[in-house]
Amino acid sequence: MIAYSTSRAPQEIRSFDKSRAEPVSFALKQSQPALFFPAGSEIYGQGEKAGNLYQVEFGAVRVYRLLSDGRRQISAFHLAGETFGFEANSTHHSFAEAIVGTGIHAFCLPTGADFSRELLPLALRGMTRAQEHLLVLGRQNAIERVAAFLVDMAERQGGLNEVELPMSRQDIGDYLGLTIETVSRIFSRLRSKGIIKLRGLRTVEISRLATLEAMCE
Amino acid sequence: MIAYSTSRAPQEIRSFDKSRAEPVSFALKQSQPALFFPAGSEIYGQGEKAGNLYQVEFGAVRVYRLLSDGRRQISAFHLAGETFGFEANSTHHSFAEAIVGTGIHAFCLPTGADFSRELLPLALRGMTRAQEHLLVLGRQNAIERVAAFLVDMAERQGGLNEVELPMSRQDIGDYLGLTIETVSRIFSRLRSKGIIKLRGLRTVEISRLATLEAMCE
DNA sequence: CGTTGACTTGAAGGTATTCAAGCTTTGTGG
DNA sequence: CCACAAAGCTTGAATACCTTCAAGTCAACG
Repeated sequence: MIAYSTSRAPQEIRSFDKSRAEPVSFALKQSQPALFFPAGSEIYGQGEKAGNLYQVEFGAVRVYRLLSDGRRQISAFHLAGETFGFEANSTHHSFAEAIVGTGIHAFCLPTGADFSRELLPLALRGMTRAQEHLLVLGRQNAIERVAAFLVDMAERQGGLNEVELPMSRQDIGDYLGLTIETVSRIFSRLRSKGIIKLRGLRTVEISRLATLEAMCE
Repeated sequence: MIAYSTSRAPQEIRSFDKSRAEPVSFALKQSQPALFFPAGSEIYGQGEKAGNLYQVEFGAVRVYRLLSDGRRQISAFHLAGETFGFEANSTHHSFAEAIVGTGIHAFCLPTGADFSRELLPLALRGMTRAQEHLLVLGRQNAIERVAAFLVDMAERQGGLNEVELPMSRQDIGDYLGLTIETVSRIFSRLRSKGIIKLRGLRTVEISRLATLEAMCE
C-alpha cells in the first residue's frame, strides 16, 4: 500500500508561457490570478465543490480516483497549455495534484450559455481521450500500454524524439493499470530492443517512433 | 478472433416509452423521426461525420472501439432514456450498434450556444462515467469488475433486484476487459456464493446487493 | 428432432504481480 | 565537496490470476 498525500499551499505567480495553449476566452482569463503549486500539492479533491476551470501554464498535473483500499487510477495527465477541472453536478469526482512545481491559471466559471459553448469542445475532447484510454486499459498488454503512453507523450510535446516525463514510474503505472516493476521492465525491454534510449530517469529518447506507433494499433 | 459485423437497415417507428429519459429540449426533439434498429445493426461508424444526438427509446446500444487486429473495447452501454452520439471534431471516434431491436430518436444538432448549454451536462456525465470505468479496468480484478457491472446495471434499471442483461457474455467481456470464459466463471462463482441467481441467461436476480456493492469500493 | 449459436466448465499455459534484494539518483548535513 | 540517508528505480524468482485451448451443455429455431 502506498500513501499519496504531500500537500502544501499554492502560491501566486506572475509570469507564464502561453505557447500551445487550448483556447479560452479573454473574459474568462481575467477572473483569477495564476498560482504556483509545489510538487505533490493538491489542486482539488474528490467531493469538493467544482466551479473553476484550470489551465496549466507550466509543469504537469495528475487527475486520479482512489478505491477504498488505496488503489489509484490516474485518468489523465495534463501538461502545459492543457485545460481541466470541469465536472458534472458541480462536484469533483477526482483528485487533481501538481506532479512537479506547476503554474496554474484558474478561471471562475459563470453559468452562462456562452461559456457552455466554449467548454463543450474541451469536454468532448476529454471524453474522446478517456475512451481511447479505456481501449488501452481494457484490451492492450503491458508493452502496448507503455508504447501508447510514450507515443502520446511525444505527440503532446510537439513530436520531438526527446520526451520529458515529469511523472514517476508509480504515476505511469497508475495511469496504465500496471505496477512500477512492470513499467520498469517494459522500459528496459524497449531499451534493449533499441526502440528507446533512457537519457535520464525522466528523459526518454525515442529512436524508432514508427515501431512504437505500430505497437499500439 | 471474432467478427463483429451484422448490419441491417433501420426502420421508422411511431411509438416509444418516455419514462426515465434524460432531458432534451422540445425544439431538438422535433427535428427527426424515431427509428427502429434491428439487433446488431450499426447506428454510426468510426470516421463517419457526426452531428446527430441519439436518445434510446427502448432496447440497448453498445458503443465501442476496435484495435487493428480486431480486439474490441466497449466504452459504454446505453439503455432506454439515455443519450449518446456527441463527439469532438464532428467525427465519430467509435462505433455504435443496437444490441437488441432498439428504438432510437435522432436529433439533428444545430451549432447554437443554446444547445451547447444543453449538451454540456450530458457530455460531462459521460466523462464522469468514463473515468469511473477507467478505475474499474485499470485497478479492479475480474470479480470486482463483474460486481461493478451488475451494480451499475441494477441502478440504471431503477434499483430492482431483477436485472435484465440485453447484451451477450461477449459484450460484457468486451466492456469489462475480460474474456467470455472469465465472465462466465465469475457469474458461476457469484451464484455458488448465493450473491446472485441466474433466472435465465440474460436475467440476473441480485440476492445480496450490499455484498455486491461492497466488492467494488 | 437435429442443428446452430451461446454459454459453461476443465486443464494447461502465459503474463503481470508480489516479494525481495540491489542499484542509482537526489537531497541534506557535516 | 563529500558522506550518508532516503527515495526512486531496476532486476530476479516465485506466485497468482486470467487467458487460451478444448470439450461439453443448454437453449432457440427451423
